Amino acid sequence: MTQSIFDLYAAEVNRAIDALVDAGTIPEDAGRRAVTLEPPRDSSHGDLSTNAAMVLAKPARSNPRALAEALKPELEKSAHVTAVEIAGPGFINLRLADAAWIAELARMEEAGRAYGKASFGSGTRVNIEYVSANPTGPMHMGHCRGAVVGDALASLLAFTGHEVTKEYYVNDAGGQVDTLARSVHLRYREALGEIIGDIPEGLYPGDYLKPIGHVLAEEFGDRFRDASEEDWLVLFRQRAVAAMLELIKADLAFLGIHHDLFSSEWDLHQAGAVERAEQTLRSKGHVYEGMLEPPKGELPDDWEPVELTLFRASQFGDDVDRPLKKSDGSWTYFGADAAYHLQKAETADVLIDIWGADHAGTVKRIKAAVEALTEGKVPLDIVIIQMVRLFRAGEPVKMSKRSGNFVTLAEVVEEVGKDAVRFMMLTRRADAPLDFDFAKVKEQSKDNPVFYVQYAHARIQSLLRKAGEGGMAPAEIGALEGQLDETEMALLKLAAQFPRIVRLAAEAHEPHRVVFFLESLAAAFHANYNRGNDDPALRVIRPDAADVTGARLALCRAVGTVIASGLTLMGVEPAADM
RNA sequence: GCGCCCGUAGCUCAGCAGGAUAGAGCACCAGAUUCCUAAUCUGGGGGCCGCAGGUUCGAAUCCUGCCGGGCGCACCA
Repeated sequence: MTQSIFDLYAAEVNRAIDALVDAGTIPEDAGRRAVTLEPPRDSSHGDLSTNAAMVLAKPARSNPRALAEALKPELEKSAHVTAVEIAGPGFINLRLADAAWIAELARMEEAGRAYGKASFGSGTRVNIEYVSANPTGPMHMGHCRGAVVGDALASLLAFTGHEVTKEYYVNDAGGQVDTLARSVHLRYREALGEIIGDIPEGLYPGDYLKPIGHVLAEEFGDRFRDASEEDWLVLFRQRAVAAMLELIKADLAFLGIHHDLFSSEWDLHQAGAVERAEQTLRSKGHVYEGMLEPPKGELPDDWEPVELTLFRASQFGDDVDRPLKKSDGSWTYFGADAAYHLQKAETADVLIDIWGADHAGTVKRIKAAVEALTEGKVPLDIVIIQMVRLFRAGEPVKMSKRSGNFVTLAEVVEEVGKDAVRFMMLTRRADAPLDFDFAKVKEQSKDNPVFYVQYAHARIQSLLRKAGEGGMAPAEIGALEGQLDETEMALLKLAAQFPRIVRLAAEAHEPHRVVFFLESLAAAFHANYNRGNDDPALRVIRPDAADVTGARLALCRAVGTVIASGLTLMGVEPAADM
């Protein structure tokens, strides 16, 4: 686990603060959590910037600029610090000698793909649940984005040392899987030779149920053809769910996604886990039998007051209390889901759910349940995924679930490729809607971010190959100093931010930050490369100047490694050539 | 009616657990191009960060209210 340059100088800032604490200038108990060390937005302000003086001025009963003056001599003692400047309201800006950045380049080379890997998550068990599509058919594009975001986030968390469990919740206990079983029974009769005609309203019409119908017909003959539903429903449901799960797993594998654990809602009920969860809540006084107020606004026509078993969700931040049981005594989806979260919380320190925006309305209740069940000990973060709108050359793709005319995930992956799909899904914040245009994603141009980043990586590989053919190679670290100009140093400094970005993205549960970073790194690389078009002396490979070429190759190789590493974290394979 | 999310350049969006003159791409305008992969490049204009208050040394960022858009609203999953 290498310390990045930001970690090293954050430690230096801390050391400087310690010195002032020893001198009595700053009280010992002054909180340092708000102290940051970042690259300033404007690079003319220096290499690193800290707000320490501004944050600590109040506890030190001083003013920011005076405190900055006191910190300055301490910071000047740090290695490779060439200037300490106090600016604006009290920022302390550090300038570092190139040697400090060359040392960071050495760490990049040494770490390779492991550059940016961190250990701050070690000892923390994270359970991340994503996809969890109902097992009633193949995956469609509506599921895709959450699958990719969840998977990329899981990788980020693992990369930063967390102990990650990737989980899929199989909703195999509700009405939808009964509908699935009935739909399959129809296909079973069809396989036995019956003419079934149009699929009745309310059943699943898709052809994907035909194979399972055939399998059942072969196995059971006409045994269940005219039997009453209770004879076959459970059996058919089990078989159908298992078959659908295989379909879904194959789709996910197509996207490069593999869960560690598939948890069944049905099993949860069978094991009595829901009763146990209810008992737990009841023992803490959070359950009562009561009536809910009618919903405000338009009243559903079938509304009538009934007594239900309710969880006091409103005491944990929800708007109203929520039923654990229906009026017929069976569990609600929420009741089972609460039990499911308790089950997850028993083997995890942090829970993450990735949900579609259509479930945003149920966030509060499940957070309330987790807080009540774990007594606030296990935090739950729910990442909401907004809609993906599909376009073909600017025209929206019409989808209608009823007719079964939805765009499947497999179709899209087949058309544009796994890597492009994954990358595109991460080019926006999760909670902002995303437009996905097939034409754009396949376009081989700078307008296409997937292409742009991949091209940077491929171009670097090409440079290294080409140089190798000419007998040139990246220079040793010791030979680098003084060989890189300001633009190249800026590229190095940008690449050096990767560990920070990884950390921020992992902590905020926002994998898209890595993608934005990769785009800017690719842009900086391309711009640097393009300078060679105007001035041949600035080309990476200069047959007449081995020292400069070696240094530039070393820089390019490091940038390439960072891009490859970032892409890999996102589940995208870096292209060696294009 | 209530809740959640969103409102940043003409368009699509970033903005790092409040920080220094608010950024990128597209589009637009003006130039460049026998090139290490030109499946282009360089430069430029363009913004009361929805509105109004509040907290703070400091707010696009936090709080409140309003306006506008999306989604969801008894025991469905």
